[in-house]
Amino acid sequence: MTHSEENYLKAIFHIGKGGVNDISTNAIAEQMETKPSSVTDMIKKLSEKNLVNYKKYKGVSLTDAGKSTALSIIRKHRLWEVFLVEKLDFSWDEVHEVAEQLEHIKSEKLIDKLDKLLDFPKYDPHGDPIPDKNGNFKVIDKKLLSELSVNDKGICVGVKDSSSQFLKFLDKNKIALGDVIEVTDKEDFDGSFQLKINANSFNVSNQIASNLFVQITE
Amino acid sequence: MTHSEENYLKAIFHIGKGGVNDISTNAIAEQMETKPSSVTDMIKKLSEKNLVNYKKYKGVSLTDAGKSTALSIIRKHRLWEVFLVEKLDFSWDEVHEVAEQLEHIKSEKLIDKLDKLLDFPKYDPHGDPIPDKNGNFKVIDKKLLSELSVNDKGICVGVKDSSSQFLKFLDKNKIALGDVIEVTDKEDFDGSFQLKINANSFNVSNQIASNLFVQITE
DNA sequence: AATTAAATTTAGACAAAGCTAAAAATTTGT
DNA sequence: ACAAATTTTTAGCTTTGTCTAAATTTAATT
Repeated sequence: MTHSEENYLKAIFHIGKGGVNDISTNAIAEQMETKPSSVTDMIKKLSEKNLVNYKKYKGVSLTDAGKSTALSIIRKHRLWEVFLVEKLDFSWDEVHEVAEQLEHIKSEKLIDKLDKLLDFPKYDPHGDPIPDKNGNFKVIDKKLLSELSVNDKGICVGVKDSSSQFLKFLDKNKIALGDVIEVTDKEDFDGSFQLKINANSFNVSNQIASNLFVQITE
Repeated sequence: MTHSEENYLKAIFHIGKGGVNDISTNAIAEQMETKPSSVTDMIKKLSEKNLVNYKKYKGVSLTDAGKSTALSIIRKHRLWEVFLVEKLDFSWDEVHEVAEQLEHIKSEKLIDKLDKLLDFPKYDPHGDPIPDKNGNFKVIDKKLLSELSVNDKGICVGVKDSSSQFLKFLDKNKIALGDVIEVTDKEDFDGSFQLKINANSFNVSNQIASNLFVQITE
C-alpha cells in the first residue's frame, strides 16, 4: 500500500463521513488537491485491489477492506497527534502536517506501543475520536455551538474547522477543549453569539460558533 | 530531498566511514541492494545538486552539504531508535527497520523535541554515536573485543554487526552494553575467547569477538 | 604491451503517480 | 425532450527511480 493509495482511502472516508455514500471524482480531486483525471486513474487501481466499489461515471464507495484500511490510517494519524501534543509539547495547530507524514509509517507494534504510551486516548487534540485496533470508536453526541439557544450550556468537545488560523484564534482567546461555554445572548442581526467561558464574556461571530462542537449539559 | 536520495547519501557516508574517500559505484549498489546502473543514475542527480563530487569512472565522495545531510539523517535514525527502545519497549534488534522509515519524516521541531524528550542521548541502542544538530559527535576510543589480550578488561560499548541474529544472541547470553568483559583466555587453535562477564564464564567464537566493541579499562 | 577481466556508464524500457487536452457520458435548464 | 453545461474518462506525455542489456573505460594478468 503506497502513501498515495492510503491518502486516497482516507480522503474518500472523510468525504463520505464514514458511510458508504457514492463519492464523486470531483469531490475527491478537490479534497486531495489534484485533478479529476488523476483521481480516475487511482480509483481504478484501488478498485482492482478491492478497496473501493467503482462503476464508471457512478462514483466510488469504500469496500469493507477499504474502510478498515482508512480507519487504521486515521487511527495512526490521531494517535501521532496526541503524541506530538502530549509528549513533545506541540500546540494543536502544529500537529496536522507532521501527523500526515507519521501516519504512513508501517509497524503494527509501533502503533500499539504508542497507544499504550499515551494511555489509550479516545480523542485527538481537536476532539476527533480515535478508532481502536478494530476500527471502532465512540461518536459522542455533540452539537455545533451555533445550534444552541440562549441560556444553553455545553462543554467544548471539538472543532469542525481545524485550520491553524482557527485554532490560533481559540488559543489567543483561551478557549480550550473541556471548557464550559454558556450562551448568554444571540444577536439576530449578524448571528453572532455572546458567550461566557470561565467567567469571561465573549462575543463571537456566527462563523466561529459554527466551527465549535459542544456537548450540551443542560 | 526524496527518501531515495537520502538513503543514497546515508549509504555513501556509511561506506566511507564519514571520511571523504572515493566510493565505488559497485560498493553503493551492494549496500543499497540495487544495481550499479541505478546507482550511476542517482549519483548524477546528487552531483547536479552538489551533494556529491563525481567524476565518471572515478567514484564519488560527499560534499560538505552532502555530509551534513547524511549526518542529519543518521541523527534522526538513531534518535528514533532510542525512542523505540526507551519509550516504547522495543528490543534493540527490532528498531532498525522502523527507524529506517521514521528517519525520513521532515520536521526540525519534531526531532529537536524528540531529542529533548529523550534527554539528549549521546549513543543509540547499539552504541553508535548520535550527531548533534550541527553534525558533531564524540568518537569514543573503542576496540574490537577480538583485539584484546588475555587479562585485558573492557566495558562493552557497542556492536559492529547489528543484525537481528547477533543481537538476539547477545540477549540470550545476557550480554548488554555497559557490561564489564574480561578476557580470561584465548584459544590459538580457533581464535575463540574465554570471557568473564558479570561473574559468568563464556566461550565465544572469534566471529563473536570480532563484532563487539569494548572500551579498555586496564 | 596486449589481452582478458572487472567495473562503470549508456541506452532503452517499465511502473507509479501525476498532468493537459480532448472525448464521452451524465445532468441540467428551458 | 433536447441542447447546453458539467462531470468523468481516455489518451498521451512527464518525472522519479528502477531494471536489463549492451557499450565503454579502467584494472589485472600474462
